[in-house]
Amino acid sequence: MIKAVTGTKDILPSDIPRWNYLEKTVERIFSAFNYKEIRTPIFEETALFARGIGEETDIVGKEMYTFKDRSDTSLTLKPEMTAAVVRAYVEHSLGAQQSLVKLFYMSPMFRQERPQAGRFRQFHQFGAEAIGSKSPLLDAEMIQMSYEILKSLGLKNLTVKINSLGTPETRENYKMLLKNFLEDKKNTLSEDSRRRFETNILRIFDSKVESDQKIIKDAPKLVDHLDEESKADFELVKDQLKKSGVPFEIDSSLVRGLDYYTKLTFEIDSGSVGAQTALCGGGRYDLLIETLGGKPTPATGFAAGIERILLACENEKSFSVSDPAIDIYLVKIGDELESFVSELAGKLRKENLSADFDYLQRSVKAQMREANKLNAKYVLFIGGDEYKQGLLNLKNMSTGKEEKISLSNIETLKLKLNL
RNA sequence: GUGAGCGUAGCUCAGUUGGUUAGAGCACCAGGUUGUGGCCCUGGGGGUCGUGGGUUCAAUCCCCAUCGCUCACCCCA
Repeated sequence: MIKAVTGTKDILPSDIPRWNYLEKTVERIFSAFNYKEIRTPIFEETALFARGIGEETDIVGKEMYTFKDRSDTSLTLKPEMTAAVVRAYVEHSLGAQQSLVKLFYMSPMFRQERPQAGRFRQFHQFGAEAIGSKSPLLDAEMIQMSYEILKSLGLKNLTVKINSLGTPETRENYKMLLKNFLEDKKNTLSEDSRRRFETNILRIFDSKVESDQKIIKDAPKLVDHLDEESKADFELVKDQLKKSGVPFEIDSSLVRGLDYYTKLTFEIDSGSVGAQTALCGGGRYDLLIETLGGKPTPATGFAAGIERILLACENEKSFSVSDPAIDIYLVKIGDELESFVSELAGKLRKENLSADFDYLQRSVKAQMREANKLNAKYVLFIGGDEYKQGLLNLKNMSTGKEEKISLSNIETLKLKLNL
Protein backbone atom coordinates (compact mmCIF):
# COMPACT_ATOMS: atom_id res chain seq x y z
CA MET A 1 0.00 0.00 0.00
CA ILE A 2 1.29 3.44 -0.88
CA LYS A 3 1.00 5.78 2.07
CA ALA A 4 1.32 9.51 2.49
CA VAL A 5 4.95 10.56 2.65
CA THR A 6 6.53 10.82 6.11
CA GLY A 7 5.64 14.07 7.78
CA THR A 8 2.66 14.76 5.54
CA LYS A 9 -0.98 14.41 6.49
CA ASP A 10 -4.27 14.10 4.71
CA ILE A 11 -6.82 16.59 5.91
CA LEU A 12 -9.91 14.41 5.79
CA PRO A 13 -13.54 15.50 5.38
CA SER A 14 -14.03 15.04 9.11
CA ASP A 15 -11.18 17.51 9.79
CA ILE A 16 -12.39 20.15 7.37
CA PRO A 17 -14.99 21.89 9.56
CA ARG A 18 -12.31 22.76 12.12
CA TRP A 19 -9.95 24.00 9.40
CA ASN A 20 -12.70 26.09 7.84
CA TYR A 21 -13.55 27.60 11.19
CA LEU A 22 -9.93 28.58 11.76
CA GLU A 23 -9.54 29.97 8.25
CA LYS A 24 -12.67 32.08 8.56
CA THR A 25 -11.56 33.45 11.91
CA VAL A 26 -8.15 34.33 10.53
CA GLU A 27 -9.60 36.05 7.47
CA ARG A 28 -12.07 38.01 9.55
CA ILE A 29 -9.42 39.41 11.87
CA PHE A 30 -6.90 40.16 9.14
CA SER A 31 -9.50 42.02 7.18
CA ALA A 32 -10.52 43.98 10.29
CA PHE A 33 -6.93 45.22 10.42
CA ASN A 34 -7.04 45.96 6.68
CA TYR A 35 -4.60 43.30 5.51
CA LYS A 36 -5.02 42.00 1.94
CA GLU A 37 -4.41 38.42 0.95
CA ILE A 38 -1.47 37.43 -1.23
CA ARG A 39 -0.73 34.02 -2.75
CA THR A 40 2.67 33.13 -4.06
CA PRO A 41 3.90 29.98 -5.82
CA ILE A 42 4.65 26.84 -3.88
CA PHE A 43 8.26 26.88 -5.09
CA GLU A 44 10.82 29.58 -5.72
CA GLU A 45 14.37 29.81 -6.90
CA THR A 46 16.56 28.39 -4.17
CA ALA A 47 18.63 31.58 -4.08
CA LEU A 48 15.67 33.52 -2.69
CA PHE A 49 15.61 31.55 0.55
CA ALA A 50 19.36 31.17 0.78
CA ARG A 51 19.78 34.93 0.60
CA GLY A 52 16.64 35.88 2.50
CA ILE A 53 16.67 33.48 5.43
CA GLY A 54 20.43 33.14 5.70
CA GLU A 55 22.84 30.50 4.44
CA GLU A 56 23.88 29.54 7.95
CA THR A 57 20.43 28.87 9.32
CA ASP A 58 19.23 25.31 9.89
CA ILE A 59 16.31 25.88 7.57
CA VAL A 60 18.52 26.65 4.62
CA GLY A 61 21.39 24.43 5.66
CA LYS A 62 19.56 21.16 6.09
CA GLU A 63 15.79 21.38 5.96
CA MET A 64 14.81 22.56 2.51
CA TYR A 65 13.25 20.46 -0.22
CA THR A 66 15.48 21.50 -3.07
CA PHE A 67 15.50 20.02 -6.57
CA LYS A 68 16.51 20.90 -10.07
CA ASP A 69 14.07 21.34 -12.92
CA ARG A 70 14.86 20.34 -16.51
CA SER A 71 16.67 23.55 -17.25
CA ASP A 72 18.93 22.84 -14.29
CA THR A 73 17.55 25.69 -12.19
CA SER A 74 17.69 24.98 -8.48
CA LEU A 75 14.19 25.27 -7.02
CA THR A 76 12.96 24.98 -3.44
CA LEU A 77 9.55 24.28 -1.92
CA LYS A 78 8.91 27.29 0.27
CA PRO A 79 9.99 26.68 3.87
CA GLU A 80 8.55 30.02 5.02
CA MET A 81 6.63 32.86 3.50
CA THR A 82 8.32 36.16 4.28
CA ALA A 83 11.04 35.85 1.65
CA ALA A 84 8.44 34.97 -0.97
CA VAL A 85 6.18 37.88 -0.03
CA VAL A 86 9.08 40.29 -0.14
CA ARG A 87 10.11 38.91 -3.52
CA ALA A 88 6.61 39.58 -4.84
CA TYR A 89 6.58 43.01 -3.21
CA VAL A 90 9.81 43.98 -4.94
CA GLU A 91 9.03 42.29 -8.25
CA HIS A 92 5.66 44.02 -8.64
CA SER A 93 6.70 47.31 -7.06
CA LEU A 94 3.79 47.05 -4.66
CA GLY A 95 5.30 49.88 -2.67
CA ALA A 96 4.86 52.25 -5.59
CA GLN A 97 1.09 52.30 -5.26
CA GLN A 98 0.93 52.59 -1.51
CA SER A 99 3.74 53.51 0.81
CA LEU A 100 2.57 51.01 3.41
CA VAL A 101 1.54 47.58 2.15
CA LYS A 102 -0.30 45.25 4.52
CA LEU A 103 -0.48 41.65 3.38
CA PHE A 104 -1.61 38.33 4.79
CA TYR A 105 -1.36 34.74 3.57
CA MET A 106 -2.31 31.15 4.33
CA SER A 107 -0.27 28.49 2.66
CA PRO A 108 1.46 25.13 2.98
CA MET A 109 5.18 25.20 3.83
CA PHE A 110 7.81 22.49 3.57
CA ARG A 111 10.71 21.60 5.81
CA GLN A 112 12.49 18.29 5.96
CA GLU A 113 12.60 17.76 9.72
CA ARG A 114 11.87 14.71 11.85
CA PRO A 115 8.13 14.82 12.54
CA GLN A 116 6.84 15.03 16.08
CA ALA A 117 3.83 16.46 17.90
CA GLY A 118 2.96 19.75 16.20
CA ARG A 119 5.67 19.40 13.57
CA PHE A 120 5.31 18.15 10.03
CA ARG A 121 7.21 18.24 6.78
CA GLN A 122 4.32 19.78 4.94
CA PHE A 123 2.56 22.12 7.32
CA HIS A 124 0.43 25.23 7.03
CA GLN A 125 1.00 28.74 8.16
CA PHE A 126 -0.96 31.92 8.14
CA GLY A 127 0.76 35.19 8.70
CA ALA A 128 1.01 38.85 7.89
CA GLU A 129 3.60 41.30 6.65
CA ALA A 130 3.46 45.10 6.87
CA ILE A 131 6.03 46.58 4.53
CA GLY A 132 6.95 50.25 4.39
CA SER A 133 6.95 51.65 7.90
CA LYS A 134 9.27 51.51 10.86
CA SER A 135 6.50 52.43 13.27
CA PRO A 136 6.56 50.33 16.45
CA LEU A 137 2.77 50.58 16.32
CA LEU A 138 2.91 48.02 13.53
CA ASP A 139 5.03 45.68 15.63
CA ALA A 140 2.43 45.99 18.35
CA GLU A 141 -0.27 45.44 15.75
CA MET A 142 1.29 42.13 14.70
CA ILE A 143 1.28 40.90 18.26
CA GLN A 144 -2.21 42.17 18.88
CA MET A 145 -3.56 40.55 15.71
CA SER A 146 -2.03 37.17 16.32
CA TYR A 147 -3.09 37.27 19.94
CA GLU A 148 -6.62 38.16 18.93
CA ILE A 149 -6.79 35.32 16.44
CA LEU A 150 -5.67 32.80 19.05
CA LYS A 151 -8.12 34.24 21.55
CA SER A 152 -10.94 34.11 19.03
CA LEU A 153 -10.23 30.43 18.61
CA GLY A 154 -10.88 30.10 22.31
CA LEU A 155 -7.30 29.45 23.39
CA LYS A 156 -6.42 30.25 26.99
CA ASN A 157 -3.07 28.80 27.92
CA LEU A 158 -1.04 31.47 26.09
CA THR A 159 2.17 33.33 26.81
CA VAL A 160 3.21 36.31 24.73
CA LYS A 161 6.96 36.81 24.81
CA ILE A 162 8.71 39.82 23.37
CA ASN A 163 12.31 40.85 22.96
CA SER A 164 14.39 43.26 20.96
CA LEU A 165 17.38 42.18 18.96
CA GLY A 166 18.43 45.75 18.24
CA THR A 167 20.20 46.75 15.10
CA PRO A 168 22.75 44.40 13.53
CA GLU A 169 25.52 46.54 15.03
CA THR A 170 24.19 46.38 18.58
CA ARG A 171 23.62 42.69 18.15
CA GLU A 172 27.21 42.12 17.01
CA ASN A 173 28.52 44.14 19.93
CA TYR A 174 26.37 42.15 22.28
CA LYS A 175 27.54 38.86 20.81
CA MET A 176 31.10 39.87 21.64
CA LEU A 177 30.02 40.68 25.17
CA LEU A 178 28.36 37.31 25.51
CA LYS A 179 31.32 35.56 24.02
CA ASN A 180 33.62 37.13 26.58
CA PHE A 181 31.26 36.18 29.36
CA LEU A 182 31.08 32.55 28.27
CA GLU A 183 34.67 32.09 27.15
CA ASP A 184 36.00 30.63 30.40
CA LYS A 185 32.77 28.69 31.10
CA LYS A 186 32.73 27.17 27.66
CA ASN A 187 33.93 23.73 28.71
CA THR A 188 31.14 23.30 31.23
CA LEU A 189 28.49 23.87 28.59
CA SER A 190 26.62 21.00 26.98
CA GLU A 191 27.84 19.63 23.69
CA ASP A 192 25.02 21.33 21.78
CA SER A 193 25.72 24.65 23.40
CA ARG A 194 29.45 24.42 22.69
CA ARG A 195 28.47 24.02 19.07
CA ARG A 196 26.14 27.01 19.35
CA PHE A 197 29.00 28.98 20.84
CA GLU A 198 30.68 28.76 17.45
CA THR A 199 27.69 28.89 15.10
CA ASN A 200 24.96 30.97 16.73
CA ILE A 201 25.86 31.99 20.21
CA LEU A 202 22.52 33.63 21.00
CA ARG A 203 20.79 30.28 20.75
CA ILE A 204 22.51 29.08 23.90
CA PHE A 205 19.71 30.91 25.68
CA ASP A 206 17.27 28.40 24.22
CA SER A 207 19.09 25.40 25.66
CA LYS A 208 16.88 22.98 27.56
CA VAL A 209 19.83 21.64 29.52
CA GLU A 210 19.61 22.73 33.14
CA SER A 211 23.32 23.23 33.65
CA ASP A 212 23.40 25.50 30.60
CA GLN A 213 20.54 27.52 32.02
CA LYS A 214 22.43 28.00 35.29
CA ILE A 215 25.44 29.35 33.46
CA ILE A 216 23.49 31.61 31.13
CA LYS A 217 21.30 33.00 33.90
CA ASP A 218 23.92 35.56 34.91
CA ALA A 219 24.94 36.46 31.38
CA PRO A 220 24.53 40.04 30.20
CA LYS A 221 21.15 40.66 28.61
CA LEU A 222 20.62 41.97 25.13
CA VAL A 223 17.82 44.29 26.25
CA ASP A 224 20.27 46.06 28.53
CA HIS A 225 22.62 46.81 25.65
CA LEU A 226 20.27 48.15 23.02
CA ASP A 227 20.99 51.25 20.99
CA GLU A 228 18.83 54.29 21.77
CA GLU A 229 16.40 53.87 18.88
CA SER A 230 15.80 50.17 19.46
CA LYS A 231 15.28 50.87 23.13
CA ALA A 232 12.79 53.66 22.47
CA ASP A 233 10.91 51.53 19.95
CA PHE A 234 10.79 48.65 22.39
CA GLU A 235 9.28 50.92 25.01
CA LEU A 236 6.65 52.07 22.53
CA VAL A 237 5.68 48.50 21.68
CA LYS A 238 5.34 47.62 25.34
CA ASP A 239 3.27 50.72 25.96
CA GLN A 240 1.00 49.96 23.06
CA LEU A 241 0.51 46.35 24.14
CA LYS A 242 -0.52 47.52 27.58
CA LYS A 243 -3.01 49.93 26.06
CA SER A 244 -4.54 47.22 23.89
CA GLY A 245 -4.72 44.80 26.79
CA VAL A 246 -2.35 42.16 25.49
CA PRO A 247 -0.54 40.53 28.41
CA PHE A 248 3.12 39.92 27.65
CA GLU A 249 6.44 39.15 29.22
CA ILE A 250 9.91 40.22 28.22
CA ASP A 251 12.07 37.26 27.35
CA SER A 252 15.60 38.38 26.77
CA SER A 253 16.49 34.89 25.60
CA LEU A 254 14.00 35.00 22.73
CA VAL A 255 16.08 34.66 19.60
CA ARG A 256 14.53 33.87 16.30
CA GLY A 257 16.15 31.37 14.00
CA LEU A 258 16.02 33.39 10.84
CA ASP A 259 18.77 35.84 10.10
CA TYR A 260 16.64 38.68 8.85
CA TYR A 261 15.16 39.82 12.15
CA THR A 262 16.02 43.19 13.68
CA LYS A 263 14.69 45.06 16.69
CA LEU A 264 11.37 43.71 17.93
CA THR A 265 10.77 39.96 17.94
CA PHE A 266 7.94 38.06 19.56
CA GLU A 267 6.51 34.62 20.02
CA ILE A 268 3.26 33.29 21.43
CA ASP A 269 3.58 29.97 23.25
CA SER A 270 0.92 27.53 24.29
CA GLY A 271 1.11 25.25 27.28
CA SER A 272 -1.41 22.94 25.63
CA VAL A 273 0.75 21.34 22.97
CA GLY A 274 3.78 19.07 23.12
CA ALA A 275 7.36 20.19 23.14
CA GLN A 276 6.83 22.52 20.19
CA THR A 277 5.22 25.30 22.14
CA ALA A 278 5.49 28.20 19.71
CA LEU A 279 2.14 28.79 18.00
CA CYS A 280 3.36 31.86 16.23
CA GLY A 281 6.41 34.05 15.99
CA GLY A 282 7.63 37.04 14.16
CA GLY A 283 9.28 40.38 14.32
CA ARG A 284 10.76 43.27 12.46
CA TYR A 285 13.00 42.77 9.45
CA ASP A 286 14.14 46.20 8.31
CA LEU A 287 16.99 44.96 6.12
CA LEU A 288 15.42 42.11 4.20
CA ILE A 289 13.84 44.10 1.37
CA GLU A 290 17.20 45.61 0.55
CA THR A 291 18.88 42.21 0.79
CA LEU A 292 16.44 40.92 -1.79
CA GLY A 293 17.09 43.73 -4.23
CA GLY A 294 14.50 46.32 -3.23
CA LYS A 295 14.95 49.83 -1.93
CA PRO A 296 15.72 50.01 1.78
CA THR A 297 12.27 49.52 3.32
CA PRO A 298 11.39 48.78 6.94
CA ALA A 299 8.95 45.93 7.54
CA THR A 300 7.48 43.71 10.22
CA GLY A 301 5.49 40.49 10.25
CA PHE A 302 4.69 37.14 11.81
CA ALA A 303 3.79 33.56 10.94
CA ALA A 304 1.64 31.04 12.79
CA GLY A 305 1.51 27.26 12.52
CA ILE A 306 -1.99 26.05 11.79
CA GLU A 307 -1.52 22.38 12.76
CA ARG A 308 0.00 23.46 16.04
CA ILE A 309 -2.83 25.86 16.76
CA LEU A 310 -5.46 23.26 15.94
CA LEU A 311 -3.66 20.81 18.22
CA ALA A 312 -3.79 23.33 21.06
CA CYS A 313 -7.48 23.98 20.32
CA GLU A 314 -8.22 20.28 20.40
CA ASN A 315 -6.39 19.74 23.67
CA GLU A 316 -8.16 22.69 25.24
CA LYS A 317 -11.46 21.89 23.51
CA SER A 318 -11.40 25.59 22.83
CA PHE A 319 -14.13 25.63 20.20
CA SER A 320 -16.62 23.25 18.70
CA VAL A 321 -18.10 23.21 15.26
CA SER A 322 -21.60 21.94 14.69
CA ASP A 323 -22.00 18.81 12.63
CA PRO A 324 -22.56 19.51 8.98
CA ALA A 325 -26.22 19.02 8.11
CA ILE A 326 -27.96 18.38 4.82
CA ASP A 327 -31.23 20.24 4.15
CA ILE A 328 -33.22 17.43 2.69
CA TYR A 329 -32.83 13.73 2.03
CA LEU A 330 -35.06 12.05 -0.54
CA VAL A 331 -36.29 8.60 0.42
CA LYS A 332 -37.69 6.56 -2.42
CA ILE A 333 -40.18 3.82 -1.83
CA GLY A 334 -39.52 1.54 -4.75
CA ASP A 335 -36.35 1.42 -6.83
CA GLU A 336 -38.21 2.20 -10.04
CA LEU A 337 -38.44 5.82 -8.87
CA GLU A 338 -34.69 6.27 -8.88
CA SER A 339 -34.51 8.39 -11.98
CA PHE A 340 -37.41 10.59 -10.88
CA VAL A 341 -35.81 11.11 -7.47
CA SER A 342 -32.56 12.07 -9.10
CA GLU A 343 -34.37 14.65 -11.22
CA LEU A 344 -36.20 15.98 -8.18
CA ALA A 345 -32.98 16.28 -6.22
CA GLY A 346 -31.60 18.33 -9.11
CA LYS A 347 -34.49 20.77 -8.84
CA LEU A 348 -34.00 21.20 -5.12
CA ARG A 349 -30.28 21.75 -5.58
CA LYS A 350 -31.06 24.50 -8.06
CA GLU A 351 -33.04 26.15 -5.28
CA ASN A 352 -29.81 26.20 -3.29
CA LEU A 353 -30.91 23.44 -0.97
CA SER A 354 -28.45 20.70 -0.15
CA ALA A 355 -30.16 17.50 -1.15
CA ASP A 356 -29.16 13.89 -1.55
CA PHE A 357 -30.65 10.43 -1.93
CA ASP A 358 -29.75 6.74 -1.92
CA TYR A 359 -27.79 5.34 -4.84
CA LEU A 360 -27.46 1.82 -3.41
CA GLN A 361 -31.04 0.59 -3.72
CA ARG A 362 -31.32 0.19 -0.01
CA SER A 363 -34.42 -0.36 2.07
CA VAL A 364 -36.51 2.55 3.32
CA LYS A 365 -35.19 1.86 6.79
CA ALA A 366 -31.62 2.02 5.57
CA GLN A 367 -32.39 5.25 3.73
CA MET A 368 -33.80 6.73 6.92
CA ARG A 369 -30.70 5.71 8.84
CA GLU A 370 -28.64 7.44 6.19
CA ALA A 371 -30.79 10.58 6.47
CA ASN A 372 -30.24 10.52 10.19
CA LYS A 373 -26.51 10.08 9.82
CA LEU A 374 -26.37 13.03 7.43
CA ASN A 375 -28.20 15.13 9.99
CA ALA A 376 -30.94 15.81 7.44
CA LYS A 377 -33.33 18.58 8.47
CA TYR A 378 -36.10 17.13 6.31
CA VAL A 379 -36.88 13.88 4.59
CA LEU A 380 -39.09 13.72 1.54
CA PHE A 381 -40.79 10.37 0.91
CA ILE A 382 -41.48 9.59 -2.70
CA GLY A 383 -43.64 6.65 -3.68
CA GLY A 384 -46.71 4.63 -2.82
CA ASP A 385 -50.26 5.96 -2.88
CA GLU A 386 -49.36 9.59 -2.26
CA TYR A 387 -47.10 9.61 -5.25
CA LYS A 388 -49.87 8.24 -7.43
CA GLN A 389 -52.03 11.14 -6.26
CA GLY A 390 -49.27 13.64 -7.02
CA LEU A 391 -48.34 14.08 -3.38
CA LEU A 392 -45.13 13.71 -1.42
CA ASN A 393 -44.70 13.13 2.28
CA LEU A 394 -42.46 15.66 3.96
CA LYS A 395 -41.04 14.82 7.35
CA ASN A 396 -39.39 17.23 9.75
CA MET A 397 -36.64 15.17 11.29
CA SER A 398 -36.37 17.03 14.55
CA THR A 399 -40.10 17.12 15.34
CA GLY A 400 -40.96 13.91 13.52
CA LYS A 401 -44.04 15.57 12.06
CA GLU A 402 -45.12 14.81 8.51
CA GLU A 403 -47.20 16.72 6.03
CA LYS A 404 -48.28 16.07 2.48
CA ILE A 405 -47.21 18.45 -0.21
CA SER A 406 -48.11 18.67 -3.82
CA LEU A 407 -45.63 17.51 -6.44
CA SER A 408 -46.51 20.45 -8.67
CA ASN A 409 -45.22 23.19 -6.38
CA ILE A 410 -42.00 21.49 -5.40
CA GLU A 411 -40.02 24.59 -6.39
CA THR A 412 -41.58 26.53 -3.57
CA LEU A 413 -40.44 23.95 -1.07
CA LYS A 414 -37.64 26.20 0.06
CA LEU A 415 -40.07 28.80 1.37
CA LYS A 416 -42.12 26.11 3.03
CA LEU A 417 -39.10 24.71 4.78
CA ASN A 418 -37.98 28.08 6.02
CA LEU A 419 -34.42 27.22 5.08
C1' G B 1 21.32 13.55 12.22
C1' U B 2 20.57 11.25 17.64
C1' G B 3 17.60 8.57 21.39
C1' A B 4 13.29 5.94 23.35
C1' G B 5 8.55 3.50 22.73
C1' C B 6 5.01 1.06 19.62
C1' G B 7 3.12 -1.93 15.00
C1' U B 8 -3.32 -7.55 15.94
C1' A B 9 -10.27 -5.75 11.77
C1' G B 10 -11.90 0.90 8.90
C1' C B 11 -11.06 3.02 14.37
C1' U B 12 -9.78 2.11 19.84
C1' C B 13 -7.68 -1.96 21.92
C1' A B 14 -7.69 -7.22 24.32
C1' G B 15 -5.14 -11.85 23.66
C1' U B 16 -2.01 -16.47 23.64
C1' U B 17 3.86 -18.34 30.15
C1' G B 18 4.56 -20.71 21.67
C1' G B 19 -0.49 -25.32 20.55
C1' U B 20 -6.98 -26.48 16.75
C1' U B 21 -11.50 -22.16 13.10
C1' A B 22 -7.40 -14.83 16.50
C1' G B 23 -11.47 -11.70 20.01
C1' A B 24 -14.35 -7.21 22.05
C1' G B 25 -16.43 -2.32 21.60
C1' C B 26 -17.40 1.32 17.91
C1' A B 27 -18.24 1.68 12.63
C1' C B 28 -20.36 -0.97 8.25
C1' C B 29 -24.36 -4.34 5.99
C1' A B 30 -29.02 -7.10 6.63
C1' G B 31 -33.29 -8.42 9.49
C1' G B 32 -36.74 -7.50 13.70
C1' U B 33 -41.91 -2.91 11.16
C1' U B 34 -43.50 -6.78 3.20
C1' G B 35 -43.52 2.37 3.48
C1' U B 36 -40.21 5.68 8.15
C1' G B 37 -34.41 7.55 11.66
C1' G B 38 -31.97 8.47 16.36
C1' C B 39 -32.77 3.60 21.46
C1' C B 40 -32.99 -1.69 21.67
C1' C B 41 -32.52 -6.92 19.89
C1' U B 42 -30.69 -10.75 16.29
C1' G B 43 -27.45 -12.07 12.51
C1' G B 44 -23.50 -11.00 8.90
C1' G B 45 -19.12 -9.23 6.19
C1' G B 46 -14.20 -7.73 7.23
C1' G B 47 -7.58 -9.71 9.60
C1' U B 48 -1.48 -12.98 4.88
C1' C B 49 -1.50 -10.37 13.83
C1' G B 50 3.67 -4.31 9.39
C1' U B 51 7.38 -7.10 6.09
C1' G B 52 11.49 -10.69 5.49
C1' G B 53 14.37 -14.30 7.71
C1' G B 54 15.75 -17.53 12.00
C1' U B 55 14.70 -20.96 16.30
C1' U B 56 10.88 -24.93 16.95
C1' C B 57 7.04 -30.74 15.74
C1' A B 58 4.37 -25.92 15.96
C1' A B 59 5.43 -18.57 15.89
C1' U B 60 0.62 -13.33 16.14
C1' C B 61 3.68 -14.60 20.69
C1' C B 62 10.82 -15.95 21.22
C1' C B 63 15.42 -13.97 18.28
C1' C B 64 17.53 -10.94 14.18
C1' A B 65 16.89 -7.59 10.30
C1' U B 66 13.92 -4.17 7.77
C1' C B 67 10.01 -0.75 6.96
C1' G B 68 6.49 2.34 9.21
C1' C B 69 4.28 5.21 13.18
C1' U B 70 4.71 8.00 17.77
C1' C B 71 7.30 10.96 21.23
C1' A B 72 11.65 13.60 22.56
C1' C B 73 16.56 15.98 21.31
C1' C B 74 18.12 19.33 17.48
C1' C B 75 15.52 23.23 15.07
C1' C B 76 11.20 25.92 14.38
C1' A B 77 5.31 27.78 13.18
